[in-house]
Amino acid sequence: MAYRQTEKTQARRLEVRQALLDSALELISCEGFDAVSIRAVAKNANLAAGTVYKHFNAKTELCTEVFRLASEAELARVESATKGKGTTTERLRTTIEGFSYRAIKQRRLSYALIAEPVDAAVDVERIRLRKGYADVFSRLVEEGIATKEFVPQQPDVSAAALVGIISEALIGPLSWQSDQQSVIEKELLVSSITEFCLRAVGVQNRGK
Amino acid sequence: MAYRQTEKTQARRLEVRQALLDSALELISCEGFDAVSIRAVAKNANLAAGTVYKHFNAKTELCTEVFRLASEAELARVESATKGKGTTTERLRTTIEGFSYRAIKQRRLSYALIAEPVDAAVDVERIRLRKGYADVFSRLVEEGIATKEFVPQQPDVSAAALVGIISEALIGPLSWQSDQQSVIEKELLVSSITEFCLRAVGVQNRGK
DNA sequence: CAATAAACTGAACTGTCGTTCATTTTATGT
DNA sequence: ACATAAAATGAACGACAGTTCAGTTTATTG
Repeated sequence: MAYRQTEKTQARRLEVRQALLDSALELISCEGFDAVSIRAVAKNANLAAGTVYKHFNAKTELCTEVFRLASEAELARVESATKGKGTTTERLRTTIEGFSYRAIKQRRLSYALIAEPVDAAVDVERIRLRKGYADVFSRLVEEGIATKEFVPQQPDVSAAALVGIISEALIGPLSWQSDQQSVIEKELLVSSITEFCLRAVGVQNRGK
Repeated sequence: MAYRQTEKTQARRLEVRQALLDSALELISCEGFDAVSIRAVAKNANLAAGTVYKHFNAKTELCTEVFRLASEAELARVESATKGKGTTTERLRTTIEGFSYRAIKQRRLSYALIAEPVDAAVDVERIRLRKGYADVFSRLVEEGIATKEFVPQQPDVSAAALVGIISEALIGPLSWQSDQQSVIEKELLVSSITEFCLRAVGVQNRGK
């Protein structure tokens, strides 16, 4: 008998796979999906191009998985923010602020997840993500309407609009002009956006 | 003496150039920038690939010019809408409605102009376009604040947010699920978005 | 119509990138 | 240490799109 797969080798295999995913995520976070070539991903993980295909059948599978992992993590953060304590208004505020701060912190990645086209398979995942964001906001808006904290409105339209506000004002190309803003400026930006959103859903009593 | 350039040939030359621009615009309007290959543009204009290079030095020049022409036209429409008659509130409403209806009517083109990545040169033009939109809205918001029709706010942030709302709710991938909506549904969508925007800038008296 | 220059053509060239696979390296069991 | 299978390598392949250019067609002048 000779070399067989063992626990150790299986673990190592998973490590390599993870290294490839990490490598791709790093490229996306710095330079976007355009920078994700098989050669670049492999090189960044200190591997050869061919090795990638021992772990993923095709580039699109690798991209889809990286996208899914990153977007599920972010969506989970947003979702958990909506389930905190306090009035609907307070939770909407907290959710938007958290979303905004994370978007600022990893602008390139946020842009890649929310807007940058890649291929058909990844686009399916992206729609899932945006739908996920929209659903989370939609539920919150519905709740606010029910408690009469917000004015009557179409929750799904408002939800899409809320995602749009954050996308454009924080992670869209428009916001790329001023890249290294001070903490104060960031706080002002986030609070301006938050207030804009709260007005938009028609929050009645503005105090905290 | 022999063949020389004349008025007629010059005119013909411009016609061919225009045909190439039209051809590219048609491709973008139907299938987006991905469909813009030199061969496709040439074929769609009943020309050979090589001919494109008699009129444009490189693909990027062609793309940039098509983008510029289309985006300037749309921006001009938005800008003129802001300069109509009526209160600032009325003009903001009209501008958003017009923008929205045009976006719905030519969804693919709107998406290509506002979001679809192409290359660095086109991205420069895109930022100009988005900046243009934002400036137009920013001026309107400033005006509304001055007349006390809108609540105090950061005009540039609000302007970016307004562009984001329309982008996401009307031309972003989220809105691609329901493609053939009825006229009634479109009107409801546009009016929901318009009301959302008016609330967002803090319009005081909501009547017309 | 003949001469000539502009306009046009499309096959070939080029570089890039996803993918494959024969070969080499590494890890495991006796 | 040796046999052997898994893992990794990286050169080579194929497809594709931008670009070039030698050859062909078309338009104009005299």
